[in-house]
Amino acid sequence: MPELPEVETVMRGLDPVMRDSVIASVDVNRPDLRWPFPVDMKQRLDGARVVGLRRRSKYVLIDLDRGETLIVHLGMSGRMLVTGAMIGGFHHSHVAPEKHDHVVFHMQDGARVTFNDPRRFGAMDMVATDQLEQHKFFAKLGPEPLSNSFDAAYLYDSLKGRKSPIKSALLDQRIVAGLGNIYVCEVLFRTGISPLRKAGTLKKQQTEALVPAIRQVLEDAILAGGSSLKDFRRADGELGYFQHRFNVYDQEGAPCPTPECSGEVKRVIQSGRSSFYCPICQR
DNA sequence: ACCAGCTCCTGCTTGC
DNA sequence: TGCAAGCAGGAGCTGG
Repeated sequence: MPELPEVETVMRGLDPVMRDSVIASVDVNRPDLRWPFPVDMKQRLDGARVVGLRRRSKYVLIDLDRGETLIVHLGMSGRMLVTGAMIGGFHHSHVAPEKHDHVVFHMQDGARVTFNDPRRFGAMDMVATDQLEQHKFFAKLGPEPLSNSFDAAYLYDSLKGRKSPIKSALLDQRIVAGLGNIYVCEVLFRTGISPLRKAGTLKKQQTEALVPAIRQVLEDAILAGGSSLKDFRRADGELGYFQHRFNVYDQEGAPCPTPECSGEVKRVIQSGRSSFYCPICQR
C-alpha cells in the first residue's frame, strides 16, 4: 500500500481542504471495502465539521466536531483525490465519476474528496475520538518511527531473540508502525544489512544504525511526496517522485549503487513478498 | 509466543 | 494478437 510517507503526503493534501470545513454530505456507494462500513456512516458524517487531520501508521485520521474520528486506510490501491477546490491559486475542477469511486465527500464550500480503490483492500471505520487507541486497528500497533518513543534501546529489545528475518520483523507493524515493503528494502540497503539475516542476530551497533536510517528514509520520502509506482497519487492527483531515488527496490539486475561495489541487485521472495538487496554489501 | 503461508480484489505486465 | 500466469505498496487469520 501506500506506506507511511504516502499516507502522510495524502493527509497533508487533504488538510487544507477539509480542516475547519463542513462535510455537507457523503455518498457511500457500497456497503464495504475490506470490512463493512458502519451501517450509519453516512448519517454520522453528513453535516459534521472536520476539526483536524492526523496520521497514525498508515491510517489517515479525520477528527470531527461530534467527538468521533473517521479512520481511512488506503489498502494497496486506494486514493483520496481532491477536486473542485482552490489550492494555491489553482482551481481543481471536478472530473467525471470513475469506476471504483466508493465514497465521495461533498464539502460545504464545493470541494469534493473522492475515495477510489480498485482492489478494495482499503478500509473506513468510525470511532469515538477518545477511544481511538483501543480500536482494533491501533491496539497492537508499535511506535511511530518518527517519534521519540522509537529508539535504539526499544528496537534492540524488540528484535532480541527473534528468529524471523529482519525484513519480516521491520514489516511487523507491532514492532514499528508504518514501514512497508519499499522502505524496508531501502533501509536495509542503507544500513548494509541483508534482508535474510535473522533479526535476533543483528549486532547492537547494526540495530542502533537502523533507527536513524529508518527516520532518514521516511523523511526523505515525505519530502519527495512519496513514491508513485502504479497507483499512488497525492491528494491533488500529482505523482510522488521518491521512486526515482530507490537504491534497490524494483532494481533487480541493476548494478549496486554503492561506489566500488561490484554487486548486482538481487530479488528474493520472503514470506511471499519481493525483497531487493545487494548480496555483496548487505550482510 | 512466534512464524510462514494464504487470502481478500482488480488490473497491469510478461511470456508463450 | 490472444490468452493465461504472475505480480503489485497491506495485514488479518489460520495452522504448525
